[in-house]
Amino acid sequence: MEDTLKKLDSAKCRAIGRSCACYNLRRAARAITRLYDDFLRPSGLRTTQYSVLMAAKLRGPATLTKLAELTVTERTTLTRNLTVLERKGFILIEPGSDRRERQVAITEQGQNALMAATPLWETAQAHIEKGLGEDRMGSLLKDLSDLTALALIT
Amino acid sequence: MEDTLKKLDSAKCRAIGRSCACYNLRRAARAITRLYDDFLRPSGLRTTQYSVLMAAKLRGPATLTKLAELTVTERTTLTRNLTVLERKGFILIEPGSDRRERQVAITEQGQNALMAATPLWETAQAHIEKGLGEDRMGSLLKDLSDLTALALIT
DNA sequence: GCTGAATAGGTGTGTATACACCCTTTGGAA
DNA sequence: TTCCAAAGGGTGTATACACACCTATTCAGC
Repeated sequence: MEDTLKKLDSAKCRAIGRSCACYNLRRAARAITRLYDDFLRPSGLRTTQYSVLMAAKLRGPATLTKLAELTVTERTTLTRNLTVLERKGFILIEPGSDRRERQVAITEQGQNALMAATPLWETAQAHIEKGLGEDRMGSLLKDLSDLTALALIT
Repeated sequence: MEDTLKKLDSAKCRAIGRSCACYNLRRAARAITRLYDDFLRPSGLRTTQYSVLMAAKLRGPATLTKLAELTVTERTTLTRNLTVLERKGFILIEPGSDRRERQVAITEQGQNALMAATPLWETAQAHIEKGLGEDRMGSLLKDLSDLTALALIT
């Protein structure tokens, strides 16, 4: 009838911290991002930029909204991320035939940047794969994929 | 001797996209964060703020650097995150006996905000746990924890 | 006591993220 | 044909994140 009703007890708080999918995901993302960014630093690309460039290359010239959907990024976030890459000359954004659309395409310079960064990416990736082991890495990737899909259908 | 040496081929790019620990982690984090933030919205707290408050409660009055280490957050990032919570009256930052230090403590108001948000957090968490299943959720949390540790010792 | 390294923390800058709200273009229905 | 809803996209604002660089305090060694 007193404090227990007015505050969360410590045991419950610890349980929340240990089990929260969002907190533990974000914490891991911070740590891993720092690692990958660290390895990628000589290339001048950050992990996010590397990923966006890769998506632009693979999905070919594509509209902003399409690219945003494919990478599970807010459209307005992608707009701002693309600005950085456009300034560096790594992508080109042009109006489509539908004049509402903007087509995003990777440039020759962008391809070169990707090429130069990939050996660095491989070093970072190898570090993680070696540390976690191939099996766990595989199941982790599957879990992350399912988790992403799960969050989107809500 | 020609293009294959100057560009990454598509198969390789697809393989990189599928296997990159950082990209897949960040993508999942974006999706999950949106889900949790969505559920938490009525409380006025974002997931990050909920987590920081929880850490402040559990680790009691603690220095900035200590809290940053425990949550695997850049110290300067935590400084800015705390500013928001301080403005809302959810935490208190006071000089310690060592005059270089600043002690971070959760306030009564902060405790109440945590209490109010926790049922919302539980709904979000239940959604994920139900979708992924208890076993996979458990192994995922373990993987994320090991991954975080792995990235830090580099 | 004095001095310099180590520790605790803040600020400037730039990227990453997302929501609310806005404008333009398209396309279809009245 | 006119008009309006839907689709594509941008901007304002705020938080989240981290690196480079700075100041103040502490403390060990002299």
